[in-house]
Amino acid sequence: MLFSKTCEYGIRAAVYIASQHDKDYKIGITEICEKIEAPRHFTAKILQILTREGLVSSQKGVNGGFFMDEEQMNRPLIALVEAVEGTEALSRCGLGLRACSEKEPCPLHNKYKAIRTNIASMLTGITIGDMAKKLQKGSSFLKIA
Amino acid sequence: MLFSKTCEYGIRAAVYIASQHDKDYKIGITEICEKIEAPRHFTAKILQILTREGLVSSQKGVNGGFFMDEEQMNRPLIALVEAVEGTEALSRCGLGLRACSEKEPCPLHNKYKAIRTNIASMLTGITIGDMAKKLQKGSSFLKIA
DNA sequence: TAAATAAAAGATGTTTTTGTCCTTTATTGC
DNA sequence: GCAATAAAGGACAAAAACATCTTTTATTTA
Repeated sequence: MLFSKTCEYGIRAAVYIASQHDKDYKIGITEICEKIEAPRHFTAKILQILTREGLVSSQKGVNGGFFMDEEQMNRPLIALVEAVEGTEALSRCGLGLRACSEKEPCPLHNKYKAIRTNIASMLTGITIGDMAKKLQKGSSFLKIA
Repeated sequence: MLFSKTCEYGIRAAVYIASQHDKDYKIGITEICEKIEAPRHFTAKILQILTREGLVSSQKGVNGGFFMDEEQMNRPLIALVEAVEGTEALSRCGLGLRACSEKEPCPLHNKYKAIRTNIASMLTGITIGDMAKKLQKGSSFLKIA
């Protein structure tokens, strides 16, 4: 509902990569997609975007793969969501009205604005690294079913 | 982001119908779609759903059209959203994990749960009639652009 | 330098969502 | 009863999202 599939896979992939940060090898797309149970080629495309945007690093060739440094792990989740969904996605009118504003609000404007603020603060208040840490601690999971 | 187009058009149509509640005639699909600037045939389909679910009333034939009674106007917005998106739409895991639960939470679970609660209370705390009233008062609008 | 490897890139295919069109059914007013 | 009207319903079409497959490019290591 809140995130597209693209965004879901992107978050799961990034969090998994971050969770392997202490490993001494880079993580291949095959391992990533097995672990997060996501479609391989589609997820590869999404990782291309994240790599292009600098949210994830990659290396081609033998022993290549994906990885993240400390700085990348410290990026808030909102950076990833905006990279994937576009920056305006989080500020659109709930009823799809371009004209919706403080001056000409839609009938849901004020309530929706509060929700948007909540969403933004959720996404700003957590980093990829934070999420990875939960995974490592075993206090959260990426299991599908 | 939060609502599908189907849902957006459905809300706008229902709110417009409700806002015409005091009129002595029923509202035709043509008028509705002009006023809410929504695609005519698509919106007609959505109104079929809302009518089937009893959220809106309709009458065929000469001088027929759509209308809502007091009881329908008092339905919370969440009833409409659930009719259109399905009842589970509002309770799915943010990262798309079926297994996500209190016992096996995804790394976003707790924060996302809070958002979902906010969304649910927004949708429960406002009725179609409330939204229509804002329109009538001129304190809010359904203008696209 | 050559072979192997793994991501990047581009083309293509499928499914879902969004949107249109045409026929049928119910209702009204004459 | 008949013509007109308006929603209901079904078939179809376009666009977007989701997903796959193949080729290219960069890198490593033997």
